[in-house]
Amino acid sequence: MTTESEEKISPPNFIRDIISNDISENKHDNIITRFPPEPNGYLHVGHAKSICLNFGIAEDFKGVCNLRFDDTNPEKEEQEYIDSIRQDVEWLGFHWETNPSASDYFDQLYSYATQLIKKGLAYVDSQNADDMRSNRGSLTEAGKNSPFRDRSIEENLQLFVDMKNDKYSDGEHALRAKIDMSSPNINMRDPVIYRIRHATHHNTGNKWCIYPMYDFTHCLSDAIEGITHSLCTLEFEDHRPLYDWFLDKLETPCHPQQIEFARLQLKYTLTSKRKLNQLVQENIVDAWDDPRMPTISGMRRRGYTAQSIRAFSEIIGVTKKDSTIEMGVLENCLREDLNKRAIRRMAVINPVKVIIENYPEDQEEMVTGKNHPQDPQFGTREIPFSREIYVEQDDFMEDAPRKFFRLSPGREVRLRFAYYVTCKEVIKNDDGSIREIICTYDPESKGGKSPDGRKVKGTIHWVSAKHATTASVRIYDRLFNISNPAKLDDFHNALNPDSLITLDNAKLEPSIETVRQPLAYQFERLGYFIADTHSTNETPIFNRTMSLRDSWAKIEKEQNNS
RNA sequence: UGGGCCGUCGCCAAGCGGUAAGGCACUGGGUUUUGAUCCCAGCAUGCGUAGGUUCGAAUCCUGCCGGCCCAGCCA
Repeated sequence: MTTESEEKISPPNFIRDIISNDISENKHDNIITRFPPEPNGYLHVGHAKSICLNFGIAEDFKGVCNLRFDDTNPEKEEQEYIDSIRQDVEWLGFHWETNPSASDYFDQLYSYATQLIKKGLAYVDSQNADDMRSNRGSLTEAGKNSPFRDRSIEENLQLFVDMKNDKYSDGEHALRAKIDMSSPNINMRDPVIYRIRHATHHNTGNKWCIYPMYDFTHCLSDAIEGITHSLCTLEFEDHRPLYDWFLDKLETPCHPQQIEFARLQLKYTLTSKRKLNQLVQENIVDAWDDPRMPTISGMRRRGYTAQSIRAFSEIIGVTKKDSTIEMGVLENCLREDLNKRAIRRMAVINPVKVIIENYPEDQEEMVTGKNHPQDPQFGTREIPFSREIYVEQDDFMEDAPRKFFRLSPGREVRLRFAYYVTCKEVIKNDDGSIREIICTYDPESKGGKSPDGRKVKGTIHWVSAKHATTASVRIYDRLFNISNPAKLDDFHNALNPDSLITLDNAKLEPSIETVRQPLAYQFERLGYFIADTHSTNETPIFNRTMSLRDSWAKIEKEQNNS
């Protein structure tokens, strides 16, 4: 078992360096960060990186991190997403003291907008969206001022009140910041800060028909909460001048510092809420928590541990460089964690029957198995053994190469924790498939060693046929066949048809619990498994979380290639 | 060809003017009743590139090359 009590300080990165400097210069009394998801989808691994960064910094610098819902777009946001986000952050092991929503600040935001108008720094534009777009210019051409740009403060104030008081329909007017239509930074070309949208908001209901935009809302929400460091991804770098502009022009409690870092990209996976949503909507996956999904809920259901995801987030680092992490890094973090905590059991997922002809028909006995090969704290268990057992189809080969250390006619192998058996004969069905394998066992070899000390190279796992539990096992693989599916406009052709393989006749050692356990299993020689959340005693379902490293597979591949 | 940002081993990533950490992957070897785990060893005369400054440059300066982001009343 592992202890998680040791306080681990995360490795340094450029953001932590900035914060450390700020602290040594006494810029802040204490550090406050925030994780600000929009509740318009489920959280994914990319969010995990941000969560670990923001909450991790708060923990290490003895500050706090707010979980704030950035909910200014009522048409996309739902309570379901709010619930899932809270659950995911908690599951990852982080705690928030405050869990505000940007929508909690709508009154204050409205008042800030009014202040901007009064300072002559915002105006109501009555151009339609198309005109606004064409007047914005292009990357290389300056924009043109709106014909409504010079309305009087009084007129703007009245129009804005009327917008709020439901006098207009969607799109008829918009409030814009008056900055500079010829700015080389397009975000500064009089950005819209309030738009009219007659929609019911999950939090404020029908109180508002105007909603503030992200750029206006985010910096002010940060200031209201006294955020010291506002960490976001690279694409917001161009927005920082705007972030600072609002805070400079308005009288706010403080001026947080926005710092941008590169978002996580993982090979062979999608981290876009829009596209993940598409996978769900088109039933390409079962749900947001389908074990193939890179969502936190999907990974949790698959059997990932929170600790492995946190370790991963830490090991990949935080920089401003666009990068794509190989899956192997995530897998390594998972295996490393699961190896320490998984309880060992035996299960056969592609069974073939073995009959031990010299073992008495009516006899059965118990053999003792370690629950963890290295950690004695896991204890041992008794495993029933009898004349008929199941072994893995892959562990038998009729014409086996010399290096195949498993069952083959004339060869002797060890049944893990039980006896040495020697393959005598193969009985086939009419179609040539193997019906059963006949073996003999050495009664002297109980426990897996013989008095004469002879070497048996191979050890295979097994399950007593009459004592086995039958279960369905799901083997997962990457959802996409190409390493960068995010680049594709249409990802359908890149879907991996074998991302889910279901094996319905798996045989489990009887001591395996078939309802979801807090502790993961390692099915020896096969991988890490966990009961699915839908598994029951009547219909047991196991997800393979991750395979074990398999150096035999490599050898086999090389032989086939030569 | 406007603006912003980034380029250190296959993939990440330290390094902050004194002579290239670490992880993953890979390769070789050892232990092993999981071909797992574990252990040991190897893996950048070079930091996009060309110049310059300096006794000394991945680190400072200049040019060039390559990549990413921005023209939602989305976030």
